[in-house]
Amino acid sequence: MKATFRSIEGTYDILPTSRRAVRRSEAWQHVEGVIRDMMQRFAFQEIRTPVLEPLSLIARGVGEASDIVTKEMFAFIRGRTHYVLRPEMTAPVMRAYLQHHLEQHPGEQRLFYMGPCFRAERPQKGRYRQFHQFGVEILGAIDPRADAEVISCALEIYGALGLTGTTLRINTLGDADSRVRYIEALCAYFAPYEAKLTSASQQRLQKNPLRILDTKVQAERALVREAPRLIDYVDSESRAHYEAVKALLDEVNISYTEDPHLVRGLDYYTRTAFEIEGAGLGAQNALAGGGRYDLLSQSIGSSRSVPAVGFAAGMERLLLALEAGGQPWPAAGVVDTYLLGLGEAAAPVLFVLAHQLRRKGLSVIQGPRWRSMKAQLRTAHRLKARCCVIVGDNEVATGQATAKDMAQGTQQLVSFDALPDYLLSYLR
RNA sequence: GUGACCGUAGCUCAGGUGGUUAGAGCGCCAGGUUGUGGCCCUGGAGGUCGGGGGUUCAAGUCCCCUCGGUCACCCCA
Repeated sequence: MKATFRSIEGTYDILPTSRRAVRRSEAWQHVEGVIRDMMQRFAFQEIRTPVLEPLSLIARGVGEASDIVTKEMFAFIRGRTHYVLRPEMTAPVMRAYLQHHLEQHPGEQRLFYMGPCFRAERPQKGRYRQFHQFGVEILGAIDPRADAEVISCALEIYGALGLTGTTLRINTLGDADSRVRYIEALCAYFAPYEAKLTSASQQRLQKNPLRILDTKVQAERALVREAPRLIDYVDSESRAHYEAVKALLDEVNISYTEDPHLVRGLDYYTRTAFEIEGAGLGAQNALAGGGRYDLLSQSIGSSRSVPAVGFAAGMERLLLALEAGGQPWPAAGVVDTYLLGLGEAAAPVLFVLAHQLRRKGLSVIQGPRWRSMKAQLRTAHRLKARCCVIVGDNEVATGQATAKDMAQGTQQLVSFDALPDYLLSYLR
């Protein structure tokens, strides 16, 4: 039989049975559990925002003209409203912060999120049209401690999952003026070489000069190495902030490499910028990225300045990296108890038993009564059931079920009434 | 948006230069004597070879188009 519909390009189903971790629900649950646990240790509380946001929220943050708005987002109009499927979470979190006046709450706001985001890009390894991000935002914090804490949180999550081979790169972007001055210097530096650049880089020189820094063309990389360094254009307060962040990272032995060419394309980013890369990910090897965005609140129209720092991380890339690292996944059984029926008389008995056992907190499933005992036991074995309860005509007649221990292979007659307590004590 | 490679059973894949009823392993189902799983043995179901068109006496195999997948470029919030 041929399937008629498929999931949309760049989207995929997460199933209980998939061989690949990225597409297996059990793997997701495990990773999500570790993330939530770590968020709690850092006292980050969960925020859930709608998948739909006003287009202008995203567009204003990003700048109207860029490819991001025109090509990379799922946007549509309905009635008079322009909608967008959120492409990331930082702007929505800031929107919620401003909308609900969270600055009125005591101290900084420490929020984490986990959920689907959408970008209309061509899919490739580690890049999907519906993908999932988790991350944290500390809003209302100017302290370099917050920057370091955010970095630490991301790394602790990866560590707790047993992921190895991650590398941390950091840089400082300075304030808005620093970047304006730097971009001028960069353009001045590249201008004499313009004819030699690839057409892509020539366009970047016009539209987004900072992006020349991460060109993949070998000849251009040599030019980039000699290019002016952002750090030399950064204001003194930002430098002091940067030094403070590094000092804190040193205190807890977080190793990093300083990358003077690590930049952000959007204007609302300030000061600290960092990226964590993973192994075995292909071209899209950034596991997480983050930093400070002290100017975001104003760039989305608020009169209020909200200093903030955070990171965003890709779930799919994390799963991919864990898979590439050969991490074994904890394999859980599907059920505690498999109720095996033989013949119609067993039907009401099993239904009642299942009800009682579930009330006691056990995980229970009933086998199909019309199939052979052998087939049902085989199924029970595959589900990793720890015991089977067998009820056929004999058991119905005597009021006693056969309880079978699947690991030992032993079995015992137990009256229906006593069965819930018997199994409960047996399985504990 | 651009490019490369790929598309044969549920899954992973075989099917030299086109030639008769399309294969394997795993998985699934059923048996191997009465109501007992794992190992082993036997059998079975399951495919319009992604779809459409063309070349040919003959196409899974060649050509074109199309739709998917994968990876890379572009972009990267």
